[in-house]
Amino acid sequence: MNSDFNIENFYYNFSCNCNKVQKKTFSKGQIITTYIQKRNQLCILLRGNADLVRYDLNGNRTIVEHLSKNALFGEVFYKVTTNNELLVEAKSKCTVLFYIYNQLKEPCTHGCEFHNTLVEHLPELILDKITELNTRIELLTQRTTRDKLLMYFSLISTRKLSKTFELPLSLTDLADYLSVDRSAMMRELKLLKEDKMVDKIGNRIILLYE
Amino acid sequence: MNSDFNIENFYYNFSCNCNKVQKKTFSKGQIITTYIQKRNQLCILLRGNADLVRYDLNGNRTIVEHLSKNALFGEVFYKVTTNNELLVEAKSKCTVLFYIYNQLKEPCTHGCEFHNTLVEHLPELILDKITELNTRIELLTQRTTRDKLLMYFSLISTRKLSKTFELPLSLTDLADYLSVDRSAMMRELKLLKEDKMVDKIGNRIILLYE
DNA sequence: TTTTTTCTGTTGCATAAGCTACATATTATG
DNA sequence: CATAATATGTAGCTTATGCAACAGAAAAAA
Repeated sequence: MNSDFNIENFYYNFSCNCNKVQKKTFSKGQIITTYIQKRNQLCILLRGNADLVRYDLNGNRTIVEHLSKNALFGEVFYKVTTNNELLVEAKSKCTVLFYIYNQLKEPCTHGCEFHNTLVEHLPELILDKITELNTRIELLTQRTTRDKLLMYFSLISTRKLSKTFELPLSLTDLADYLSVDRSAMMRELKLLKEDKMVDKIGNRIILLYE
Repeated sequence: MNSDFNIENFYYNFSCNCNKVQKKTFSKGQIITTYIQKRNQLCILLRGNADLVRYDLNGNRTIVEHLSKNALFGEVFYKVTTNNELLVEAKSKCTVLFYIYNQLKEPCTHGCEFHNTLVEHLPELILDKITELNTRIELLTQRTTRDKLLMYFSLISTRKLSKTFELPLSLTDLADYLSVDRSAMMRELKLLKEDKMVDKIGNRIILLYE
């Protein structure tokens, strides 16, 4: 992480009487937002988990990003160029702040501490986003399903500081995230178990290699 | 593009007596930079073409990004997390500016117009970068070689405003960019020709569909 | 120019991965 | 609690893709 700025902490400790932000709550399964051209939304996930999902013309579903607490999303980060549908779906109860980027980047006339602090930290936050995207690209350029799985596990393992962890995504969603067929992924998981590379109890993964 | 800020124009028209920047020239085939941890370089390609290339432990070569005039690169945009090698290779004669991000983001004490203008436009430039990365992810999440090729062609076609265009990468490099085997890609190109989807004369592509 | 190197184009073979289908387990919901 | 809905786990079959190998074309270097 470039940034040590914890959005959620700031939000609850700093005043915000800003008229440029909307705060909404969503329950599991609801659509938080649909990406549309021209609008330039910047959203902050204060609480919960959500997925940025793309549906293409062939009916394939791809989880473009898995968003957790403090994640930023919205059209600022993803210009709609193709005619694919881009949705953000709540995976649990979510609290979200909505800004329009052009309004956000101007200093707040209401002396809103949160708004101004956010703008100040925006470059770091955006650079963090870039790092995530590059990690995602590294994952997707893995040539085989096995390599994708191993790299994904390794990332989570590093993040959790443990060789044992619960998957943050369902296996179905993981397949959509790695952009592979689910049943083929399940088969590869079984082979990884047979090869004593990983162990797997339900959605709990144990890495067995060094 | 978010930004209408043309870096190269600004560089040649504005004063820059900055001690925080290095300008270097490279000839084809030379290594412009190697990504290393901790340093936080931000580089600008003023002239030429270059590739950001990753070599993984299996010996696979991946073109992470194809950089052309006015492109930004460097560790700011790609934190070195895995132990893969990341290099930027000049594909033609290149002129490059090198900054260290932490120095760049402070206002210039030398009253350097270019430096200060650059900082001012940095958010837009970084957002452009994000858009590119998302496009790359969209490309890599295409499930088949055929879909990757068609999407890539469609992107170039849109950029060039023409259904006919010369590939900006060699076919060998294109395979590394799409993260597929070269011979398999060649085979798929032949099938696309047979299906009258595209025509191909050497490295010139003609899209035949609507 | 000649020589060397790199790139393009093609093939046969082996295998990874997609697709379909279904049974069971787990999790939501009335 | 019962029932519906969704997720996990597995198998057979088919196809796409990777790999190895090589010939000819094009580009770079001597």
